[in-house]
Amino acid sequence: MARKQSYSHSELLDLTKRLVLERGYDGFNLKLLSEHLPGARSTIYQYYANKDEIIAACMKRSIGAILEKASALDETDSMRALQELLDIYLEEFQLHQLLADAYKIKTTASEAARRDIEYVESAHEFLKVQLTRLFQKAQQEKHLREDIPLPVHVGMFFNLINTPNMMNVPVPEWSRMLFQIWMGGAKQ
Amino acid sequence: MARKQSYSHSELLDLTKRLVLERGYDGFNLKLLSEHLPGARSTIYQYYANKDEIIAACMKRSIGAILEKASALDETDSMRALQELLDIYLEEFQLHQLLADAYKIKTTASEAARRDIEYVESAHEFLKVQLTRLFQKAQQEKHLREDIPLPVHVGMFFNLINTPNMMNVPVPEWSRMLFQIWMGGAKQ
Amino acid sequence: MARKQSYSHSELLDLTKRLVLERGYDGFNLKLLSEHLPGARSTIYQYYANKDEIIAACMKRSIGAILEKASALDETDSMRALQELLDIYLEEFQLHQLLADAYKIKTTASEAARRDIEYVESAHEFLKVQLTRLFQKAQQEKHLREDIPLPVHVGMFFNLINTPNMMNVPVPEWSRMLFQIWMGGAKQ
Amino acid sequence: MARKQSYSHSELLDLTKRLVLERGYDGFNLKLLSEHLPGARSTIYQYYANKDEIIAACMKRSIGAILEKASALDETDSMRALQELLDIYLEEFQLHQLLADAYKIKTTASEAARRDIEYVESAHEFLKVQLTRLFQKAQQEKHLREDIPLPVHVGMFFNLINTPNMMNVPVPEWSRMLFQIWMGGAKQ
DNA sequence: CATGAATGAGTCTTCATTCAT
DNA sequence: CATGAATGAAGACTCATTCAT
Repeated sequence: MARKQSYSHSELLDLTKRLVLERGYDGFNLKLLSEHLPGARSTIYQYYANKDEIIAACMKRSIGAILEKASALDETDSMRALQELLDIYLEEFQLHQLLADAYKIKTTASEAARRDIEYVESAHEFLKVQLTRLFQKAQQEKHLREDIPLPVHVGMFFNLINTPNMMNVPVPEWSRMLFQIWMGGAKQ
Repeated sequence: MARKQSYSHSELLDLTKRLVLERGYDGFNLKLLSEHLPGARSTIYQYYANKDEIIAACMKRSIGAILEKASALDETDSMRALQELLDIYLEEFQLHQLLADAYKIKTTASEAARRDIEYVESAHEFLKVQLTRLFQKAQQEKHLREDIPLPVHVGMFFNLINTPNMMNVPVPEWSRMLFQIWMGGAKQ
Repeated sequence: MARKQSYSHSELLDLTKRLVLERGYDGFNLKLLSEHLPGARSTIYQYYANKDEIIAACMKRSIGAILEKASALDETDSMRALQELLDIYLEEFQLHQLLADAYKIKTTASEAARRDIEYVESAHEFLKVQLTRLFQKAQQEKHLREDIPLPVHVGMFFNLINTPNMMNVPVPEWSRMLFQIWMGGAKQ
Repeated sequence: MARKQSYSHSELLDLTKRLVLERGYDGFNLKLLSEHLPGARSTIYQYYANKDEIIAACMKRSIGAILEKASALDETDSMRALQELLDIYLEEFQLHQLLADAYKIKTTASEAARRDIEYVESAHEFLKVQLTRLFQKAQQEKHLREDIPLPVHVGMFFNLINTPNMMNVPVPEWSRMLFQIWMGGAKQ
């Protein structure tokens, strides 16, 4: 008796991600969303209770994808693991930008949004812990300069993903290039 | 002969900068602004004709401060100049974030905003040109790896300013630290 | 499947016409409009995107009604046609007053308003051409004084509709009376 | 000790008249007025207590000028007097348009505005009475068709001043032309 | 008196969300 | 479930008018 849904949750979230990246949290609105989807604006409320839940779900899904790959990482060889981690991060380099507006999400009104944002934060935490663990290992194995505090190493590494890829180098190569300069330095 | 102004343009722009950094272009609004200022919301319109003019003026002032310092730079020693440039950028490291929303400013309605944004863009251009000039010089003088394209060097250097300073190292020391790692690499 | 509209577009435009005639373009506002309508002010935006579109649509509808009648006119007998045209104009004698503020409509912001006003202008043009055509014919057939330039005849005829009908003579009789005086003169 | 006024009441009212004719009651505002005058906007309040008083004074002065001329009219020859009255009205043909917004003036708040508008109304009344008197005389002297009610004659005559002078015929000639057609009719 | 500053009331418009069919 | 209609809260902006120097 129930009509078939004309689009899936996943399609809705894909679209949301694209639009939030294009317009930011405030620029994204349900009218815009519905214009890119079949059906009426109000139909969206059949999928999510409000705007914040949509964006929260979108963020959760995005960081979830990374978390999954990062969890599966073989950490035996610390330097190799770091290089692979950079691959993973660069593959979804927009994540940083997407999550930038997470603080705007009003979690008070919506339980689901609150849960999703909590997940996002714990995923963030996991990644940070993993990164720290790898760096500690790398430093113990004397791969890294010891005169630099570990958090600085971590921050600098993590910040690599924001380097503008103005020449559109393909991701795998780009990843290797960044890693190399980061390790070996820019000097001749 | 007339009443004393209850706050200066400069105070208004300082506050604007803080709030735009906190909330972004869309999150920033005149109600918010007026709540942090003495007097009524409409009074703000005595200072600037509309929201876009306020933000544009704020951006102009911020990049203007940097431009002034960067223009005065002694470029004889390219590497030393780069280090000093990094000092300058880090001193106003939020600039990048502040200008991120420049594209949202509606310049069609407001002549003043248009002029300010034009200034911002030309300043941007100046800094880019200066940076490229210094890098070319540095590369000619064999200070930089030649297997890496110049734009990548530039992007990477520029991206240094976004490195999170989680330990709150004082700016001059922080600048030296970043520069060192960038040049020499993270490896032992 | 959805809620029933609480008033029709036509009702909205009728009311708009009345209020614009009473108050003029500037005196007319959406608060006023909504106070004469059931429901909230913002509901009006479901019908038209902004104030200018409402007034433009109202003008279009009004002149459209006249245009339709005028187009159907049998122009064989020029003097009879002029008398009938006067009937038509007098039937909607407020039109002139309604359109007086057409130039205030901001067409830059709204495509729909622009289109409507364009229609109004072309209708205006049609009526002017028709009137001129009839007058040329009438003059050739020696019905009109030849010492008076045609545009003066036209202007004078057209201005008849503004004659205040202080005694509230019914329109058909009023039309005949004006036509008679216009043709034969006021003198004994 | 008092500074000299930098403009006279008369200059202010001249300007007001021009601007009200250009923009209408609502389009006219004190910012606009002050931009065409030396000195600050608030200085205008030294001359008149509020916007409505300015416009009311402007209207009073305009109709006063006509009233003066009309009062001095020699009414011995009724038809000649009517022709001269038309001269007078056409000389200030904008008056009608200027007074069109008289109903918008808020007289409740301002005693001066109330008095001025009262004057305007009594002047209006005087002109109507004078016109009626002249028409009665003309009809008794058999100059006018008797099958037409007097108010219709009056209304029609008065409405002559609104005839658009598209060819910009000089006023005296224009007046004679209108009077002639009105009297003798448009027909050959 | 003249003035620049301040203000509050008022209007337009957008948008997330709810409602009734 | 789907939907078009309705709505209220919020924010931008204008302008007549008052205030303080």
